[in-house]
Amino acid sequence: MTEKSPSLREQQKAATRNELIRMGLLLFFENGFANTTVDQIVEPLGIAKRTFFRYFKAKEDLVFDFYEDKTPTLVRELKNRPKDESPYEAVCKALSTQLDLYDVNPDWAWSLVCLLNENPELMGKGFEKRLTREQALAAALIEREGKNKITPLKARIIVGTALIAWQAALDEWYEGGGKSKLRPIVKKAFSIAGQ
Amino acid sequence: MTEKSPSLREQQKAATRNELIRMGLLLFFENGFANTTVDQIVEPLGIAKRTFFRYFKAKEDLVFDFYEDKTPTLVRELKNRPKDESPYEAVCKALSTQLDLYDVNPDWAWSLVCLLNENPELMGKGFEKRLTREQALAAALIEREGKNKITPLKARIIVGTALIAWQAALDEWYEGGGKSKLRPIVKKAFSIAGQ
DNA sequence: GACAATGTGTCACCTGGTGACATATTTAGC
DNA sequence: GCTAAATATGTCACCAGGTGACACATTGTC
Repeated sequence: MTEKSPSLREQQKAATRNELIRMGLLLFFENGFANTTVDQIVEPLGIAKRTFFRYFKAKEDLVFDFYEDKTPTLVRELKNRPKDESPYEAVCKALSTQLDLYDVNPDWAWSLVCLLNENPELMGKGFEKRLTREQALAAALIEREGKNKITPLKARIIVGTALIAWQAALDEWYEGGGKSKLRPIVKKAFSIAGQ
Repeated sequence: MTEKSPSLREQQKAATRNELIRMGLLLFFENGFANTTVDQIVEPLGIAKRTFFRYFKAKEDLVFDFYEDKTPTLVRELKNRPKDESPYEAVCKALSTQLDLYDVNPDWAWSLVCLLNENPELMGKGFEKRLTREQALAAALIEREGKNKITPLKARIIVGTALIAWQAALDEWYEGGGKSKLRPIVKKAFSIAGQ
């Protein structure tokens, strides 16, 4: 397919963005979210505070960059699911794709989960992002099933249920101190939520 | 039963709290949440900004006072449900109690729903509060069913599913401009979510 | 190489939120 | 009813997140 050649500007912007995220998460993990100021993130990188807020609308958004990033992938995944899967099944299977990311660098994932669970403010923002994902997935589901085969209400509930199961699984994982494997917990949660 | 005689102090505090909430919501409805400063709320009442933040940890909390307020009631309601109802049914029935509030002063309810839907920041905080409610209800459900009859994971998922249905119903209501009746939408949503 | 477009830094400023301390008010003991 | 402890409020100084405006620098285009 058409390989995009990212212009120099794009490359530099992506690099700066990554630097900010790396440094930000590093400091958040080390000192906590509330105890880390934007200035502390920005200063060692030689970047202006103002610039930070051109990349991220809010301090919290830095944490959820990866999350928002993956919603389009998830939507595509859902649309590509075999037609014979039930709506709920398809959504669950699509979501399960994300588990690979947890497998690849589990300690990073764990740190992130801890960060969220220990900072209610972040949780709030996280839910906000989840809402966007929920809506995107619901729209995709409607498209997949056909507009007159599933109501918006039903689509939202199916997607919402799957996401709740996911969330519950993550919490269970967190409660257990991350000792257990996430994948089977998620599987079980999906199964329970599916009745 | 024992009628509590609220001390003078308690009365005054309650009065101040109500004043703040009334004025706050009034201004939020009129000018929007972001466009209303705490000073604007506080000034016409002759109250210091500092005092505002003694009543509410954050500006957003003023909006959710009513919400947090009713969680204990909800928990009690759930515990009092007849034993022959299924867990999910019991949670739904308990939640449905809240519908009376929407019937009593529908325009106030409508304004509030609009406020939430039009301010993502508020949504975020709202989800945060919902999490607390979710946990409280899950705990109550476990207590109701017996600790060895239902796992925490399952309890959370059941409660979460019901709350998702509720949320989806509210959204549907909002999308429809509030023309339709909320109660039947919620009923339908509960039914769909129950499979 | 010149000009437009876009990104970055600097600065001033607003607003949410908090700690510290003084002052006023309620409560409780007598 | 007076006094002393307890608690609520006001004032003030200050921090940190976030934004608008403007100048400067860098990249893209012809």
